[in-house]
Amino acid sequence: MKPKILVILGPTATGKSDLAVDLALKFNGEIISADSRQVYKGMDLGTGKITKNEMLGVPHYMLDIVNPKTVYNVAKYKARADKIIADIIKRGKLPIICGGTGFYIDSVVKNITLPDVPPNDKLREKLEKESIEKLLKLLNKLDPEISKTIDSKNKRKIIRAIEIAKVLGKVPPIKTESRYDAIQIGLIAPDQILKDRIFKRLVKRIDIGMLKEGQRLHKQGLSFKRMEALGLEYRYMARYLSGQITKEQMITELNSKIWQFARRQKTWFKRNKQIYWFDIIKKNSIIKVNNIVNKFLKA
RNA sequence: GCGCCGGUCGGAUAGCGGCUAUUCCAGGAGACUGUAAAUCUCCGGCCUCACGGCAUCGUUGGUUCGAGUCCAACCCGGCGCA
Repeated sequence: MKPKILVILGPTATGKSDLAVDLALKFNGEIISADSRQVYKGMDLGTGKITKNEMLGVPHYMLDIVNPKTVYNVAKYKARADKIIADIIKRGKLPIICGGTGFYIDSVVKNITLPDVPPNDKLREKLEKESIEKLLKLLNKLDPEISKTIDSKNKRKIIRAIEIAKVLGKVPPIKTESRYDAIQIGLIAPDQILKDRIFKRLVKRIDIGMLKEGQRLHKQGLSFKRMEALGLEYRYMARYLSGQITKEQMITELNSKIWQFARRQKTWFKRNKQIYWFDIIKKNSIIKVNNIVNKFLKA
């Protein structure tokens, strides 16, 4: 019998964090964040990180675990999350994974076995300078199989494949043998509502000092280049703070980028047919969620 | 009123008279094996899809074998002079 875990997921701005706390209180749970940006210390307002007060005493994990200068990744996430989950289960509590980073969630929930090859920054830097054609040829020599199926336009993925093949001889097929019995709850809202929530939230974030946070991070040594790579609010704050764009531009462009991001999240989650979806504007959704979780835990 | 400049897909933009009118952004669909808020792909006038066909570059007319590209008039916008 696999241990039971609860997963709260969905696109940004649907209120996942609050629901997770709510369910944690009801079902004696502890929360593991699944957000690729909230792992970074000091990135709070821009990521919409839950505050101490909002946690209502429920333990949260995978928040603030690394300096934003350090690049975190799925493999690190999965390894650490698995340990935390094991510990929570051992203590007889319910692990609740909550977040919007589909890849991170799946790595844990589906137990994706990632090839044991850590990033090789020097190699990446070297390969980055080569043309796609050259890289494809190189990959084809190393692993003809994968070179047929790989996204031949995506340099980053080709480089990673080369990186793996250089060490393992080839890119191993993916293994997904789930070790948990997971119930996945998805929060969603109609597009127009979601867009509206995203915009209002952005305005509010700026209101409560998001730009100061960006400034502070930069002062503490976080380069604009790194901020650019962190995406969304940090990317656009970097552009604004370095004088490339106006504040107005930042707001309108960032707003549509966040919406595009939400759409990509929806696309990712759409393939997962095991998710129980709940529309956050429907009044009875919360009750339904409670019922379904209750039933799941008793079964 | 005169002069100059300009009117090309939602916005911005390219287009020595000659094959399928360009690129960027916004918009839509999708991919995702250690950067995943990243990275990448496709779509975008109409004919219900494909094949194929028909359009289209402010308007009208003209020159030309052929016009977004040249000419004329008109309409609209900007600037300058009055």
